[in-house]
Amino acid sequence: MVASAQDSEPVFVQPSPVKARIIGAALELFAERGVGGTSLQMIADHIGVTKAAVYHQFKSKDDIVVAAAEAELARLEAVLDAAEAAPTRALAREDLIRRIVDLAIERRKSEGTLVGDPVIVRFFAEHEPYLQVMSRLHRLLMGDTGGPESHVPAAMLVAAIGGAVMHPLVADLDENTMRAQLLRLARRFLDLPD
Amino acid sequence: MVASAQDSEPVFVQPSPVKARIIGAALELFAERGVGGTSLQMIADHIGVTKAAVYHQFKSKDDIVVAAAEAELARLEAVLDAAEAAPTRALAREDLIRRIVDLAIERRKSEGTLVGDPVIVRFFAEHEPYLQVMSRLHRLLMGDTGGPESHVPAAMLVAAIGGAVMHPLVADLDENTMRAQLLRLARRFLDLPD
DNA sequence: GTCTATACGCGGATAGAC
DNA sequence: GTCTATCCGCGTATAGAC
Repeated sequence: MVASAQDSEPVFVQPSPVKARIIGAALELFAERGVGGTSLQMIADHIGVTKAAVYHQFKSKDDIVVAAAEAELARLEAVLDAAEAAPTRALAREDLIRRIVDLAIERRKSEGTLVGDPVIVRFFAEHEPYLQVMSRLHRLLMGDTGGPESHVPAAMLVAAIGGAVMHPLVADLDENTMRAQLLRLARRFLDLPD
Repeated sequence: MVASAQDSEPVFVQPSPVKARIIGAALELFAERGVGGTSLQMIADHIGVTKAAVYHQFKSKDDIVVAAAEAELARLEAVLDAAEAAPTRALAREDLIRRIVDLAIERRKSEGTLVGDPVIVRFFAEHEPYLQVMSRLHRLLMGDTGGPESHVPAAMLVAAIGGAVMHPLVADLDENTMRAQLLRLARRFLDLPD
């Protein structure tokens, strides 16, 4: 996880990998115990540094929350970028669904509950970049939108995929079955051929 | 909201309405700021009593969390009870969907984010009564289950309804349009006639 | 960049008067 | 049942040495 620093020349070392490790620990702990239930001490302990070292990278806990949320958003953005590179809209949509399902499954064991935390929900609700990413996502999923009610199907589909993977009753379903089911039902919801 | 106490005889007064008010405040505040971000002081202030008065009703914060979660669960159980009273399974399912949509819309402005809080999610994941209610719900929605993967569609549908109402992009959609869209899409997901 | 040490308030929780 | 008063630990945040 940490880049080796054995090169003889100190050229362009990754800028502050500590910051990334803090964010990683925050994502994990926020998802486990909630934002409000996670202290800076826990984050510091998790990566083996002191609180003060954390404060050297972020000037407040709020800053860490924002950084963690934006890191999570960045993953979704990357998924969108990749899907939009497809040659046709139909293929882009197909690709997008597959990538969203993969992302949800990847998050299942670790950061799955993060996006449900009331603190994160409220942050995103007023975060312009998030709203823009969601708009792009919805447009790509559903086609050019009509009224505001055209957002409902996309909102449902995204919530369905993200929520289903976390459900206790399917907690012990293996990854591949889960992925297959999610894909099948997502396509059915969108009236796509399987 | 509070029952009038003007009857001449003090017969069977509601047992400890204070407890109910505490739970109500907790539900509201937990959804707003998260479980970890809500203090007993906030809860006490919210209903105009002192912390000590709260401690007289619940011996710890954990107790309040459990009571709040179970209150939320009870609403879902009531919905299930009502739906199961329908004469046929098809009618019961139809009724259940309508009631779940109504419940989600009712929660939209207040307790909507509560069930996403990592603390609540983890509590429910190991709470037998919750798992049993979810099993009943899934059976009623999807018919008698086969393997564990048969839970996926129900998990998706429930997550879709509960999650979509909270989505920022549909936040200003009026209640009736929202309800109509959710119902239409839920039925489509289940291959029911609209 | 990371450490030790510390300030200061608020958190949960309890005791005991009324 | 509700209050005031209080305990104690942990929370965020900062200062300053290395």
